Order: sequence, then structure tokens, then C-alpha cells
Amino acid sequence: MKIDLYSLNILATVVREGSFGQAATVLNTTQSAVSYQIRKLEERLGIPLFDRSLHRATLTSAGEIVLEEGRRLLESARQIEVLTERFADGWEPNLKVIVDGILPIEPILKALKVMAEENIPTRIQVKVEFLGGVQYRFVKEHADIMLVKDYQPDPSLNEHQLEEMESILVAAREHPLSSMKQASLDDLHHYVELTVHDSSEQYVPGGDRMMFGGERIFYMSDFNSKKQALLMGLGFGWMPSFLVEKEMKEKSLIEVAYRGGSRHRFRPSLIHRAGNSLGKGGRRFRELIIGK
Amino acid sequence: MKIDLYSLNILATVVREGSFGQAATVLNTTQSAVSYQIRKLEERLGIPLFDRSLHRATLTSAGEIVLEEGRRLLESARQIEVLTERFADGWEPNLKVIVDGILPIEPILKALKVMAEENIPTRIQVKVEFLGGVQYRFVKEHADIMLVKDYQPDPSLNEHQLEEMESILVAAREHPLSSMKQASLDDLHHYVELTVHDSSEQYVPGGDRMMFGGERIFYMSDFNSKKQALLMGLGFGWMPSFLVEKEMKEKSLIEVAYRGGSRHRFRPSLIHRAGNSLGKGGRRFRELIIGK
DNA sequence: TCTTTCCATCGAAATTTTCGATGAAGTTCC
DNA sequence: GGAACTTCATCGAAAATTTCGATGGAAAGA
Repeated sequence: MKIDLYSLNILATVVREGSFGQAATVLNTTQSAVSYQIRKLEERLGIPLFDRSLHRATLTSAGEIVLEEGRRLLESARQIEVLTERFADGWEPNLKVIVDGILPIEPILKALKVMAEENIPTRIQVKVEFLGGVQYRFVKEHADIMLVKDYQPDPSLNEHQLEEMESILVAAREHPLSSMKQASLDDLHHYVELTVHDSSEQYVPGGDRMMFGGERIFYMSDFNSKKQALLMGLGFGWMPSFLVEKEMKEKSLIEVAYRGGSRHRFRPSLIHRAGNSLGKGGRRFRELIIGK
Repeated sequence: MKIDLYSLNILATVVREGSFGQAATVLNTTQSAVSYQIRKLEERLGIPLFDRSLHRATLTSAGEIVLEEGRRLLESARQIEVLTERFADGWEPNLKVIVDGILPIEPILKALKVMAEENIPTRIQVKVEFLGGVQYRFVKEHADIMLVKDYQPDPSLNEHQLEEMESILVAAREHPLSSMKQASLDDLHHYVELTVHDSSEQYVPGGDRMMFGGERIFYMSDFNSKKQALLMGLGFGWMPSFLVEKEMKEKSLIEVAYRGGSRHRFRPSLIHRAGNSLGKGGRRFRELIIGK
């Protein structure tokens, strides 16, 4: 490595200040040290950077190029320093968040936007999962935070409940269940149930307590596809209320009059490991999500 | 400056080789020197880069970011080194060429293309000038090469003649001069003469030996504008033959039957300072222009 | 001409880095 | 379970690099 940032910085200072001596003053060193560093850089590169035949040393054209490129290099190096300063200051380099796809994504995007505006150095990774897949991934990938509807309580996890949400059991207007006054579990079993599938690799017994245990189940990849399938009359299923408000008002989706209850209120939670595991980035994200 | 390329390179080698010891072998040094450099880098940055609690040191997440950014930095530094190696090898950083606008630009563009393909590190600057302005700029801006129709001979300049060209005295078909069987100098003086103007700041007496000294002269900025003006019938003037071939064949421009001669053959030259003033870039350019 | 500024250079001093050895902790293999 | 091996930290001594402070020559300015 012929180039080093130290002498490049001296080169830049010499040119900025106009003379070796003035650069030495600015750099709190002596003129001979500056001279030594410049000479050494020239020797390593094998080309003169300054023309000494004049009274004041002036850059050669090669020197100009080296200076120009060197300044770029110094600027990049300073940016790395800024980054590491913030890491040293408690901003973690990475923050991994797993989100249950049943939750509205908008507040999360808003939080990310705020954090981007605040110039936060943390790289935030958000992954959307479903049902048991959320916690499964949280554990498997050592994520920092999960936003989840249901989870296996664990004393090593810190929980903060978010605002209450509601799921509604719906079907398309044309679907037979929509016209029933009263639907029994048996009635439900006659039709296809739509649900989303998670990506936990293991089988979790009783993983989704909202499912009815019928024989014909279609698994969709997310709630938007599930809504499309519901609208097509493919079957019935639970949907978060905020996703079907419009369709219910238009009566393209109808609440199923299930005896066991067609509404289900729940409070999603923001979970992270207890103790001081979150860095500044994680804490800021938490703060933005739980609303202070 | 907390960061230095030397320790960054060691960091990258440690990660690539998998251990401090192996990195030391590759870098031809000892394990303790590697350990020392990594520790010092960590101290300066104020954050640990490796997690030593495991058997083998593994990168922390901050370490990963520093490594990633550090690699980029090292890559840039190496590029500067490559550049300076080529400067040291005789490729000059800059090459300034002044070209007379009367010459066809195509061979020059071809030469530039070849040199770009050859990955030549020299930054080439081409400026187009006219008449006396070419040499004026060559001197004033310390250009390396000029391609010129006429110039003031000078023993310190090296000349190489290029292929002969021809200028033709033309006017538009509708122009009165076009229908004359024989035109005298007096006849010419009745009409507007079109010429291009150079940007030499001084008045050069008798600068353009091709002008007829009439009273009404229009100065255009280049030969394309001049051709436009000729086609519009604004006046008469000299044009390099390669620029008016098509128009003369179509008879939209007609050769003026001037008694003193309506054709003028000349050999443009490639000029540079005598001796060893040209670097490899300049010599390659010369070679490409004069055709070996 | 005298003074000042600019830069190179030199030996001595200071600082940084490497070396080589040692030791602790973890891993592998038998 | 224990011997052999690998990995990394650490230490004092040695080596290498860098800085210091002084000196001198060359050019510019007064």
C-alpha cells in the first residue's frame, strides 16, 4: 500500500495553506515533518508531487490528480469515522424488525421515514411474517424487535401492548355463508376456509387459534391476496378490520353470522428482549411505534 | 484521522483468511503485530470490531460495516495507485490539444476512442479554435499539441505535415457571384465576405491571408454556421472542400470563378514542442493522427 | 543589500511498530 | 478425560519510523 491517509491529509493541507510551513502550523507539527511526509509519499508513488524549482513548491499535474483523488478518499474515510462515532455513541449498526402482516404497515413506514430524516446511522431491516412465523423468525434470526399479534410469553422478553385491533369473520356477498342468519361450526366446515401461511419451518401444533379446523383450507401468502380470494367468493376467513372497512361498507364483503362470534378483539404487542438489549436505534423505533 | 489504510487492509485480510495468525502469514508479519494493529484500530474508533468471547474472533456488526466501507476505501486507494504507477511509467496526467476548426474532427474523435479503449490514464482535453487563435491558445495555455492549418514557424516546435486538404471559394446558387463567368477582386468587394473568427485577444495584422479585404465582412463562430450563412446567400467565402462536397454536387453551393484562384491547397500540420516534451499519451495521440 | 520566506537535510530524540516468547482458553481427536 | 493443537492477548526488548530543532541555500521582497 503506497498510499496512506495521513500523508494525503498533509498533502491536502499543504495545498490548502499554500506552504509547507503554514501547513505544519495548522497540523501542529514542524515544517521538517511535513517535508518528510511529502517526500516519502513521492518516493512511494515514484513521481514528484511538487515542483521545487520555483520559490514556492507548486503541484505538478500528477500532484493535482493525486490531490483530487486523495481528497475524495479522505472524505470517504471521514464518513466512516462519523459512522463509527455514532456506533460508539450507542447507535447499533443493524436493527432487525419482524412484523406480523396482520398489522397495518403504515405506522411502521412513518417511523422509518422519521428515522431516515433524523439521519440515524442504523441500518433497519423490516421483515413481514405471519402468525407463528413472526416469533419463529424473531428467535431464529436474532431479530431485535417484533411487532406481533400473538406470541409465546417468555420472561426474557419485554412486551409493550399497542392499540387494540379487531378481526372480523367475513365472506363475499355471493358466498352462501353471507346469507345465513346463524352459522354453526358445522356450517363453516362445509366451506373453504382462507388463511395466510407463515414460513416457520416447523409444524406448530395449534399454531393459529383462530382457525376452525375444517377440511378444506386455502393458504394465501398475505392478507391482500386473502382479501382478493375472499372477494372472489373462494371461501370465508378472518380479516383485520382496517383492511376490509371499505369492502364492508360497499357490502362486497359480509360479516359471517357465526354463533361462536364473528369479531375478535386483540392487542398487538411490540416485543424485544428484556434488559438493555436495544441500542439507540431500537429505542427510537420503539418510541415512534408506541407513540412515546 | 482515526482510520488508516494499513490497519484496514489488515482487518480485511484477517476476515478473508479467517484468523489473525493466517492473516499474519499472508502479510509476512507476526500474529502479535496483527493483533496490535487491530486493537489499535478498535481503540481509535472506540468500538470493538471483533467479538473475542468465542474461540475464533468473529466480526461484530459494527465490524462488518467498517469492513464493508473499508474495502471500498482500499479499492479506491488501489485505483489511485494504479493511476500513479502509470504516471510514473511515463503517461502524463493531462494532455491539451488545440485543433483548428477547419480540419475534419472525425480522425481526432477516432483517436480519442482508440485511446479510451486502450485505457490510457491521460486526461485529454481538446479545444477547437480558428486561424491565429489556434497558435495563440497553444502558447497561452501551454497546450501540448496543436493541429493547425497555418502557424508561425518556430525552431522550438516540431512539425509533422498531415494530408493535403483543399479550400474552395463558394457562394450559394442564387448569389450573383455564382453566375459570373469571371470574377475580379473588385467584383468580390461588392459582396459580403464570410469568415470565422478566432478568439485570440490581440489583433494580428494580416492574420488571415485568405481574406480579400473588402469592407463588409461577417464573422461566424465556426464552419458549420458559415456554411449555413453561405447557403442562405448571405455572402461568399472559403470552405474546406470536405464540408461542401455534398452541397456542390447538389449545386446548392457553387464555386466562384475568381480570377485569382478559387481553390487553395494546403497541408495542415501536427505541432508539438521539440525534444522529449510529449509523454506517452501525447506520443500515442500523435501516432494515431499521423497514421503511424 | 538586507531581510524574510520557503524548503531540504541532518543527527538526535521520541514514538510507533514488530518480534519472539509465553500463557490462557477453547477445540479436536484419540 | 486428556494430549495435542489452534486461537488470540500480552509483555519486554529490538527495530523501524517519525518528529524535532537547527542549519543552510535559494528566491522574493523591501
